[in-house]
Amino acid sequence: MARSTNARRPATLASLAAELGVSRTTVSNAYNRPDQLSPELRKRVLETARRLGYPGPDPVARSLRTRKAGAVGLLLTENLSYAFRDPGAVGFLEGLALACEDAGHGLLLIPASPEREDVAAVHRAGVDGFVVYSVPEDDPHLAAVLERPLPVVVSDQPSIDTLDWVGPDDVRAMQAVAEHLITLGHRRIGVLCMRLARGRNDGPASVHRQANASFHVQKSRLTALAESFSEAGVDWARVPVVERFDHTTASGATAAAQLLDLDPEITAIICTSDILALGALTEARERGLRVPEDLTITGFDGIPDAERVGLTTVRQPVLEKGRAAGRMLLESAEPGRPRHVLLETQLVLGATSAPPRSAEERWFGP
Amino acid sequence: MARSTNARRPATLASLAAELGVSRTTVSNAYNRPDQLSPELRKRVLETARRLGYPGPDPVARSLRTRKAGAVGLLLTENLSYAFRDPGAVGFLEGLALACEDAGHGLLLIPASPEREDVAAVHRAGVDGFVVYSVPEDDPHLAAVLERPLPVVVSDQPSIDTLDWVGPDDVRAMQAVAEHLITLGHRRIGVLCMRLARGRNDGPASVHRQANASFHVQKSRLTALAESFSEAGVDWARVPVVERFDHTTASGATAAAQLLDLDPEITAIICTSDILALGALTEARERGLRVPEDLTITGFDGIPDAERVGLTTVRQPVLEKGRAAGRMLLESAEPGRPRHVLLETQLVLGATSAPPRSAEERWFGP
DNA sequence: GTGAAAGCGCTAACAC
DNA sequence: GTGTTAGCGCTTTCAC
Repeated sequence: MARSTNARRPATLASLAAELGVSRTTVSNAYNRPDQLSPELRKRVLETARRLGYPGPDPVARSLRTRKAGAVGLLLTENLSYAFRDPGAVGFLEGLALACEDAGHGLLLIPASPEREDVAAVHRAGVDGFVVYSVPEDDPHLAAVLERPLPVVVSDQPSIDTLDWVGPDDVRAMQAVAEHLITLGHRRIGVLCMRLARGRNDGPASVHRQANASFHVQKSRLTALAESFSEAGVDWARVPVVERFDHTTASGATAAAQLLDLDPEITAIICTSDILALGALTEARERGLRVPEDLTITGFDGIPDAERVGLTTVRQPVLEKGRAAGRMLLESAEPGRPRHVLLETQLVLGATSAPPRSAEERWFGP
Repeated sequence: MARSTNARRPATLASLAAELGVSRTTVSNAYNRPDQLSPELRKRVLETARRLGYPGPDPVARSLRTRKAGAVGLLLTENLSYAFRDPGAVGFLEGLALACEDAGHGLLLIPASPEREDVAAVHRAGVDGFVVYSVPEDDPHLAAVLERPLPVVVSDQPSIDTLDWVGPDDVRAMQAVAEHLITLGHRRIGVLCMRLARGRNDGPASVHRQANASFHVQKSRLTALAESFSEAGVDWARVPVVERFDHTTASGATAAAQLLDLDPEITAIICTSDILALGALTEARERGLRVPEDLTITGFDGIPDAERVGLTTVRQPVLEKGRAAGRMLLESAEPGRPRHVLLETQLVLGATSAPPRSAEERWFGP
């Protein structure tokens, strides 16, 4: 480890006290309780500290004693690039960071990529609690977090009923999308969704796989669709659902291609995220399909790029979600009563959804 | 603070040892030096730990003992929104996070907004060192960081010769831009720059203000321009330089407007960042000025949006910069020999720079 | 392979 | 207003 020019011989609170001929308490008070000693004495303490190069009470020792770290740990089992590039994750991170900042707490990013099975970083984190964002239920890092005797707030996933949780009402939001499309007249649809389980599967997702998804958010959204469309008389088992492991517009595009190849008759593509929808939009354009005339495309999240292109989507308050997670963690709660905060979402009717054209229209023009 | 369901009565290493009838050393070894005890005993220890709900050695106590925190602190005196939204900052953050992850270290974001004068968070941070990114010389948080007996690596700013530093060669890079424009024939230019000092100044920056800038990066870039253009016979004192406090495309646009009002004769606008240049581009379009025919605009940084629109700019490897900063901090250095890592930059000739039109052309068309 | 002793540097009662 | 006393929970020589 590099050493700065300041790497001087460490003075401690005790050595300072000795030098001054006072007790350690007095020195401690000089830093932590200025009202507990005379201004002159305090001044003398601080001056001597400066002279000796004493940097103030050691944070780790203080933490040990006070049982407070002044930091919040963030567990986010994804590649870090994702955390910083995915608009949803960035918004969440920003909100969380703001909540931490308000409370004067630091935000510790725990190194936990999906590849890394090493859970030691979770054990080593000197924090007062954890925020867990969008992690699959069976993640080993999550298990390690739950072993620590610290408060935990989950956002989005997983949904564990003993833990505090904050997120949008995915089911209701997706129902709104379904109703919108059903009202427009769509019955022949296809779905693009994100990763359903930790293992990579780029392709169709069977009903079985959908039902056993370990990513709760995706599962909820799919379930909501399945129920709504079933009620409208659609046989969900025949609705093609294409899954992608990577959450990028590029994979949205290839997924849309796969879907359209699977069933060229579909009149609408419902995507469980805006990123995927943006990719689908690109693919539709590639194929000369006009949106929404020839094909309806919907997203989910309400990221800035989606609003820019007028995507029909569900807007969720990502920044508020992060902030709420931080606040919940930092506020005290009644033990044994896990809180469950449901965030408002909003169906945004954009320019990418319209009634389906009849079969004739689709083959012979309007 | 919220409590999870796991907030059980804390077991400690000592209580576990007592329960098992072994010494604390043995329990400690079970976790930290598996080879120091028999597999059976270790298994027994771990099982009892599980039964008692002992979460493993307390990270803070371990830190105190080992004098290692397993985390790197990041000081970034800006609003957090900036850290997560500015493309340069995001790239840096990502690179830094990757370096930390490689080393199994956490990354602690220190709460230190420009408004907050409270330096306690720096004192409270349980870290093994600090990375300081783009902070003005006179920042109180920086002073607090330097008081801690820990290694420090600075990126971009400030440039303090006793500290490790990593960044691009701003002077050379900006010289390249200047030479490019001079070669094209531009002599009547204007400049858009970012914040030069902690106090807000949205408007023209005098030569004096330029010379006393506390943001080293901006200062270097301006100095490079001043020198290059002076050598080309341009009187720098007459070159309008417009400063903006906020680093957004919106402020780039208003700055460009101000600049063009100040001197409608300029044939080129040099921006010290891509964000500003992107804003300038918008303003030029607003005014019906064609780029590059009527007006040349250049940026700095090489952010994705800039490349997308074909901006003439300087590309710097932001991710590498973050990664290098992290690695430098984590690697050991020879004490007393601060390292200075200069990153390669690249002049990107885009579609926004061309020879100036002659005065006649500008008034009467080609 | 296991244990005893000695702190790491600090804060919080409580007494003076 | 200041000092005394007790740890916070752990790791680490160094004996055995």
